[in-house]
Amino acid sequence: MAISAYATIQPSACSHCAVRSRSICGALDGEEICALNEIATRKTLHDGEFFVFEGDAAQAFANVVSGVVKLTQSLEDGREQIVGVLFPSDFFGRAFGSQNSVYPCTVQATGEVNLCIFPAARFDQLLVKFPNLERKMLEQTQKELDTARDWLTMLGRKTAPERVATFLYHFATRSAEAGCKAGHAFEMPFTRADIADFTGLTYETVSRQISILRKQGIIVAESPRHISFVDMERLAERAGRGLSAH
Amino acid sequence: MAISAYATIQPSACSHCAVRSRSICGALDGEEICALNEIATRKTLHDGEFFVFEGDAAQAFANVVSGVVKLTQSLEDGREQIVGVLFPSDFFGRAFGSQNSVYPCTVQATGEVNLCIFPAARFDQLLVKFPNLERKMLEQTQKELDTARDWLTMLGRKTAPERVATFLYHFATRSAEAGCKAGHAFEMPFTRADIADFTGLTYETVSRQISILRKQGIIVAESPRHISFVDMERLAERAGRGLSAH
DNA sequence: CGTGTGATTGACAACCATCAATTCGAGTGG
DNA sequence: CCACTCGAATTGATGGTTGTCAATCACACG
Repeated sequence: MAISAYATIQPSACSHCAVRSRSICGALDGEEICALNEIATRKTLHDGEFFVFEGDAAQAFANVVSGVVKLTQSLEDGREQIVGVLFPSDFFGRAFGSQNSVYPCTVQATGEVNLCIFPAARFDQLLVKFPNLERKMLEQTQKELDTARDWLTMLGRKTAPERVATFLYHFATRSAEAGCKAGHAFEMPFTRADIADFTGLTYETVSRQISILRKQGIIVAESPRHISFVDMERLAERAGRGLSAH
Repeated sequence: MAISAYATIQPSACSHCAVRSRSICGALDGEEICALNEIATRKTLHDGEFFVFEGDAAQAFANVVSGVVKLTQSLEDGREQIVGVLFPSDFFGRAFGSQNSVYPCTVQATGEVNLCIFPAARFDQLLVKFPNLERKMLEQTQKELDTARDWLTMLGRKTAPERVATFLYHFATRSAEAGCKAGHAFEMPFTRADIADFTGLTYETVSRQISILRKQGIIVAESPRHISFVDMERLAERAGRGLSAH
């Protein structure tokens, strides 16, 4: 079959990549994926490790292969906000003109993370060469924009209980989608402080709200980082309008 | 000259369009712009008029020619959040597969607005035909995403005084950029309630904060809707980290 | 001149942040 | 195996910022 033939010519990681079908690489066929594979390098990040900082020159483009990555912004006095979360198959980076642009946010691993990295300039060339790749990138960027806008509504208009429920619901949905785990029991890569930075609350408030959900039997927390979602419907109810699962 | 020649063949609005150079149409040359012009229709919206509602099928794509458009989301109980503001030359709509997708937000005119509308299906065809158009669209979408993320930080982590200062600073910057007016005196298309929906506050709080800025001599308000920015530097200071001007 | 909408200002209350004290859990070394 | 340590999480007490309710003002329009 075609794929294994290409794999012989170019014994690439791409052909057996776990996220191949869902990531932007899914837009490419065997021949094209080889071109992409040529410029790709892998990198592992450990928990809390930074990949780029806010204001850095945008020189790379990367796909998340495994793990969870957070995008954050900070104010001068140290206040911090999570402005994006990347699951396996999500990418980040700026297409075109990235030479003179900078990253608008800090990129940090939450737990162990595997990245597939492409140099920006060479990736741009491939975008021009493979229209499908560019199209897929546009689609993903639009989805991320939709997600960001749902978060705006959460931060601007939802109460603390609603925000925490929204976060948990969104996280459970995204994790399941990204194939992290089936069913309703999850290993959370996020600390209470992370959830606070996501929801615009303090970690004390997050902790209190999670305790309430536990007492109401909506979730069960074996340990702070292991949560079972017992009643997704009641959770969704408490979340009000959910975040569009992207 | 070339342009007038095309104008003769196709006496299009595009060639003398006020936003041509800054909008995504700027990516197209004379011949291409004719193809775009063929599928374009104009539409005027009056203050408060809706163009599409959250959940509508995404059947159109539009460029803002003049005026200001707000994108909003609502919760079931009526709470509302502005998740985007479009100035002249900005567009909205979903590329590719828009047949089966829906608008994630309501689109509403703030003051008199002129739109240039393209049917989604035919616009998609042009996107495929003209790579420059698609590229420009990707760039704009990325910029909007950056802006949305800056707003997330504002909503999640800034205080009421900072939020109002951030809004005013952002609005002054964007208006100047979009060629709405030079200098530091602006006609606001937004009511206090709009600013509240933008900043995640109540209109009373917005009103109080604007009064404070006035008493401090940072702005002068001839009337509620006419604001002169006296001291942009002190305004920026009060805003903390600004919104990335997109 | 009355009416209606938007803006301003005040009084009060609620929600969430802050400060502080334990508790829990994982990892380390005796 | 147990004691110790350190960071994360939980829970409590209190205060401040901002929301809520309400009265008044300003201005446009019929």
